[in-house]
Amino acid sequence: MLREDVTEAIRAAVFGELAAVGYARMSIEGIARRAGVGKTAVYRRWRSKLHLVLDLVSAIAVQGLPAPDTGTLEGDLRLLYEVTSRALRHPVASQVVPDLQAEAARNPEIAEALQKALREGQAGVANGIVEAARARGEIRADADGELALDLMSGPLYWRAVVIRGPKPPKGYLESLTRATAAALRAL
Amino acid sequence: MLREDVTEAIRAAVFGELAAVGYARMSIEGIARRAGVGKTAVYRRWRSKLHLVLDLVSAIAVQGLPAPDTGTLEGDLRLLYEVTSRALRHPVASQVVPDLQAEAARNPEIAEALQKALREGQAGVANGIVEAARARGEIRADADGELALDLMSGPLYWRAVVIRGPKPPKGYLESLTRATAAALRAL
DNA sequence: CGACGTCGGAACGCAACCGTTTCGTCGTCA
DNA sequence: TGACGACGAAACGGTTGCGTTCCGACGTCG
Repeated sequence: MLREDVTEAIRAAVFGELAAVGYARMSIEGIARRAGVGKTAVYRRWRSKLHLVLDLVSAIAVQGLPAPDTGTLEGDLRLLYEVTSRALRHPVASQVVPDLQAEAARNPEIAEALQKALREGQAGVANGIVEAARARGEIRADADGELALDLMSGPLYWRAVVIRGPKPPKGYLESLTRATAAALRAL
Repeated sequence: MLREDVTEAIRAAVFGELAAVGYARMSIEGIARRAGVGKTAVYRRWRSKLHLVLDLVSAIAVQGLPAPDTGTLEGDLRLLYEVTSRALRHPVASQVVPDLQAEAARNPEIAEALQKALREGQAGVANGIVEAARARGEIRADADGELALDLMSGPLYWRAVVIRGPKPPKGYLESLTRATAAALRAL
């Protein structure tokens, strides 16, 4: 029986390595070293670096985010932004996400796992918000759903990951919420 | 005197390698191999992989984008989206950008070069559009400039790079323009 | 024409990982 | 208590890239 504490140590080490050096530079030896285990312990559980990372990404995807349901478009958006802003600004996320994101451009399996995680996470929640708003008549029934998702997710991701801005200042999320709601209503 | 054709072959090879395997996995040997030159030719020009890439990024940054000035916010936005959509969807860009973007999270020098390129490119143009709209009274004088930039740049980047959507369908850019303009006016 | 410098190519010793194997230790379960 | 299996550690041969050095060929400039 594989020891669970060892498995957990390896998982944690993978996140650490992923954040520190990225997927490309990450080595099994490095993971084992950081986890304080032998290489054998790693290979006994996963066949390769790719399987390891795919496993982790899938595991995260399963968790899912809580779906906001405040009864208004603005309220839902605000809640969504609160959660994603916090999540994206977590140091591990802000290092690991763009790295896997870049890797996905070359590795179809990573791309698929990432897409799935996205679909069941951020995109899934955002879609729920759009559907609810549509049902309430807050946005047009024939509004482009994909474009709506881009409008909702893009700006925050851009700021957090691309611009790598420090903190979202006081009224930022409020203004973003207001602006995005206006954009969605204009569809 | 260093031969310019050799220099150019190396530059092209770097882009190729960057797109094919990414910055982390890219090696001087691989670059020389792809360029059909000796390693010596590379080392004679640049001290390291980092210097090479920084040089290329800076060179691109200098080019700059044409600043739209159509007289209306919607017109400027539409033009901006047309250009960036095409640029982002170029295979080289869509592979190289997220890769350097991820690398920047670990390497301050790359981060700085990238920020500079961004500031003088996309962000600079976007800022010009905002200023013009402000002067015309199309958006509030006290609107948050940074947020405006996020609203303008985020959605397209999200779709092109994160979602990696195929092509922007017929009316996408039009709708995006309309929605973004509404968002900016709601600031 | 001769000197110089770049060229591609090959080799240097060194380091890091690869994935596998072997070892002796330790905990657990029957 | 004895068998089993996972454990960490170390070593295996092989691959890749590092940055440097030497080579002979070629071109250009003075």
